[in-house]
Amino acid sequence: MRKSQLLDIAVERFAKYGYQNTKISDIVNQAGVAQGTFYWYFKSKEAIALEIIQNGRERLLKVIQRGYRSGVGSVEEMVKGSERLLADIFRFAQENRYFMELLLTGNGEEEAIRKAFRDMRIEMEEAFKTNIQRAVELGMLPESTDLHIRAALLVSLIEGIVARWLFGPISPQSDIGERTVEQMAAETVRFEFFGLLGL
Amino acid sequence: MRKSQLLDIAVERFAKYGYQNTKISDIVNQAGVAQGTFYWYFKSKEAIALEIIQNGRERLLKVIQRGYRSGVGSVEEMVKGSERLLADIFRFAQENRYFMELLLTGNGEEEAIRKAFRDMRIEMEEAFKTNIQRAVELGMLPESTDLHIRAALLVSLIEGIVARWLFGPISPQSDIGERTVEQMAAETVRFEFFGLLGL
Amino acid sequence: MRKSQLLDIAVERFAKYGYQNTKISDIVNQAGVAQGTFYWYFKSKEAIALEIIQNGRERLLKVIQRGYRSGVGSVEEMVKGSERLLADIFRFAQENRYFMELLLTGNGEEEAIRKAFRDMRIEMEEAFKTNIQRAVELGMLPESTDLHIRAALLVSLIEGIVARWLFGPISPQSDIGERTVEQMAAETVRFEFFGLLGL
Amino acid sequence: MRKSQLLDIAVERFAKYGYQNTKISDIVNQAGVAQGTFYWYFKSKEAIALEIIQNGRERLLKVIQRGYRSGVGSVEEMVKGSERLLADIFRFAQENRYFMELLLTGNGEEEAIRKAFRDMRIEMEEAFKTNIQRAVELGMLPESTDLHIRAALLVSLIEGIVARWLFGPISPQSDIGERTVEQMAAETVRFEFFGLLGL
DNA sequence: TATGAATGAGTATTCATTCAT
DNA sequence: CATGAATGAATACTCATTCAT
Repeated sequence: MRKSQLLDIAVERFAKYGYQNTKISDIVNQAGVAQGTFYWYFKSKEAIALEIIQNGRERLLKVIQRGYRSGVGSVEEMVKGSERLLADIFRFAQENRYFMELLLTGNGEEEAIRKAFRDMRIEMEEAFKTNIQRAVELGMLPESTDLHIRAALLVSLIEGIVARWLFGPISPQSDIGERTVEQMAAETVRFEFFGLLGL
Repeated sequence: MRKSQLLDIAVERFAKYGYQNTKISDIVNQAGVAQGTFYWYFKSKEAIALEIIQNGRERLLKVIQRGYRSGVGSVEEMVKGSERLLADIFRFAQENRYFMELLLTGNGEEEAIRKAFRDMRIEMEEAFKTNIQRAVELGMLPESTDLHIRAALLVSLIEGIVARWLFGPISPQSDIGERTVEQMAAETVRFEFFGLLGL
Repeated sequence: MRKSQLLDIAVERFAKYGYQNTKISDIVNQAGVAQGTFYWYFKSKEAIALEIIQNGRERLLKVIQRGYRSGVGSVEEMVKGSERLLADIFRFAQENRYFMELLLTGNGEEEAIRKAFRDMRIEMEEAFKTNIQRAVELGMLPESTDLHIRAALLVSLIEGIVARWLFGPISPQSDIGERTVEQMAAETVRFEFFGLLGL
Repeated sequence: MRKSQLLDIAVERFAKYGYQNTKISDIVNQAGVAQGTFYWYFKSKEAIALEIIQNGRERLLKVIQRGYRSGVGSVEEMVKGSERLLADIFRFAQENRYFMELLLTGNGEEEAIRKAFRDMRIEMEEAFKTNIQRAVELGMLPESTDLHIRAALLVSLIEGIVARWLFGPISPQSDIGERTVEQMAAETVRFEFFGLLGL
């Protein structure tokens, strides 16, 4: 479909070159349509960006909200559940790399767009907070005075490692980029639960 | 000094409004000088951005490279050293918030600037890798097959939590932003060494 | 047509005021279109100048290359043929006075434009050289050791007299500017073949 | 002397790159002095250009006004005298090549400068006219109804051939540029008196 | 739906000139 | 005489958006 074609081209260029460096003319040239056509599908340049964010947000939140998908149980089960969740996230990131690149590394843009991304990241953090809280209630995680900071640390870890895995920056000798989804999920979950000492 | 005044105004505006949304005229108006004066001190808009990055990079790397500042010892000592280092970093971030905002959240810019930031983040990761390696050699951290991923996870954690502490996004109920440098360092180091289970 | 309208305005202003003293805004104002419209038709200010040169060059060379248009014959016939050629050139100059003014008196411009004019003048000289050579082969002109210098002298004469005829500088008492095409051709051809003594 | 150093640098750059493309900063950098110093010696950029023209004009007119330097006599003597004059002019051009380049090829500049050059060329033409007239009165040249056009043709010839000799444009195979002053004078005078047929 | 010519506000950069020292 | 920091008017070019067809 013409519209989704334009959306696809736009995400890719926004991610690769930035929002401001992407001209409407670039998008329509690549799509092989006229300038005017763009404005039949989208009200403005900002509108297409917001639509991209909205699309991605719904799909990513659905993944996160599936949560640990496991009932009461041992720490081991908790870890397994968490690993499954992380794998889902890494997989989503891999299949939506341009959207994720935008979400994780692009921010110097128009206020409306900044705000959309900010809101989306808050929702992500909330979703993780809910997951952690449920795990605490089920006795799978120790109580803590501060749920917020736990969630913030967790989301920091995940966002950062996903970004490095897919887009760098990565030191030249590193081979992080070549890991599979499962490997990344395993390594991340170890750090998540046991920290540096547990590695 | 005229030049550092222009630099200060530029970092702040670049961080607050983005590089592209900052006009040279904004900078010189705020400084109360003529347009031409800007070009007496800087070759171009890009040049001032690169100078800002270069300045910040040297100062931040100096902080990281001071490392854990502790000899052989127990895990407890290791944690103390790490806490000191993290506190130094949080303090630097607090005192250079506009530069940190640029480094951690600004990316939709010109290629040369993107590259300067990318290089800087690689150097940061390398510096952390060196710190971890030294700790392993001193027997303060368990060996690990993968230094790179440990460093990547660690840097992810630190960058993310610093960004959330200073610039959000943060869920409305969260009070992360009101924590002191020492509190942040303590909470982060716990997660760093013991993960979620250790909290 | 919009494009040729812009070209016409541009040659005239370039000739009258110089390339650098002609602002894009002058051109578009005179044409009654917006600034952006200029850039729909031309990549840049330099591009329109080069297009002007290219157009004129093709047309002027066509005139010169028609040559003396006469077979073997007496000196008289040679003179007649030459007079016809000169008349064609004077006529072309009259009908394209702004282009000729640019070609003959404009030079303080951008390197690319200087080069385009230089190339064009070389081609003109070559075309005249071909004409002379053909006349020598037909026995209408005496052999000479140096074709190049003959052509150079001839082109000098023609360029200079055309420039003076159309654009001055001309001493106040002179009435050269009022001569017809045919008169100019006749006087020039006399000098061309017989020099001062033949006048 | 500082002033004449600045004048020398300026003529050269005006000739090589054009008036508009020569920045005051270029001139002072090459001279190794500060921007402000320029304005101690010259009121403005235009002023230095006018001074350059004034200097050259006086010296060149002196050469032309020396005239044919010969009394009544044969055609042969007339030719000799003319050859001497031409040689003086070619020599002057060789020794003042940047000034001559300006005079002969640079024109797309400010109105005041255009006018100064125009006036100078009119004066040159007048000087030649005087020379021709004297020769006619002495019976060395045939009478002619039109002195103006003779002078115009003569000056065209000289200006054009000097320009080609020193600055091109010249077809690649041509070796005009390697001629000596005397050779150029001889070839030019032949054409001057006898035209193409006399060569 | 689709086109593409036309718009015009917006901006980085240049450079002759000034002037306090 | 000499400096060089400061000025600010001037200008080519960009690009999101519109609209008649």
